[in-house]
Amino acid sequence: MSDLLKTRAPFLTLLALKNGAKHGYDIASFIKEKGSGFFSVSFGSLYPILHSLEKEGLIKGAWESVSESKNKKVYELTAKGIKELEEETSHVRGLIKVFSEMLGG
Amino acid sequence: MSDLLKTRAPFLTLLALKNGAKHGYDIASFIKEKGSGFFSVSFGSLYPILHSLEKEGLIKGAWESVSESKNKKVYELTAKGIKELEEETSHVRGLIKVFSEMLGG
DNA sequence: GTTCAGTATATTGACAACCGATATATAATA
DNA sequence: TATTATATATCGGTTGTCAATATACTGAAC
Repeated sequence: MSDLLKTRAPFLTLLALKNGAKHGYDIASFIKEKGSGFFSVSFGSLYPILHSLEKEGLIKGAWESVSESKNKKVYELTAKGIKELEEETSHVRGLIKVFSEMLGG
Repeated sequence: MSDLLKTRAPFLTLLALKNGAKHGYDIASFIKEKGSGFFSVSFGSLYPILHSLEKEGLIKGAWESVSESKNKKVYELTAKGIKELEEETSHVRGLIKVFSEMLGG
């Protein structure tokens, strides 16, 4: 049907990184909070998505030390990722407009 | 993630019947036209959906004769279907609002 | 000091949604 | 008479997502 709605978890993931770098757990919390009960992403979805987005060069991850023996991988958008997010955002705005029209008054 | 976005083809099907009865082929054409390139439903999706919606009692189908040897099955919303559509529409409006907020300025 | 909730990453198996391909058949048009 | 449009329908495969599971550290409460 619609590319963007079908791949909305990767899109939300990119969106979560729009205003600064985050690590996986943080991204999931962010989406759950901002999603207001409408959106959430499970870890079983999120981590494979992060790996594939990194593989595609849309995000870049860097391990950061939390303590001596605990680490987290912090991701940020690449230039390519920023461009992709902008394009998908534009597309999704059109989609919302059409969808709203279909819903009627 | 979100129930409604995951099952959007059945929702669009109900929506297509909002302003009057239609048969399967007509519903697909309607969605493709109103979808403006963002939404469409393939026949491989649509016909099983129509059967399950009818089984759930949300729509009711009646065979109509096109010619002596050609028939079409015209569906219309039941009272239950109208109620369901209203609820899902309301839900989807909230979803769009939250989604728009997440997209930012 | 130990138990519980929270933080943090990750994989696996299973399910559900959707589509493309395919099948069948009539009607209209060129 | 060949092609396009109408019309319903099923099947197999792909994809996206989640729940469950695994592992391990941290902080707080008790």
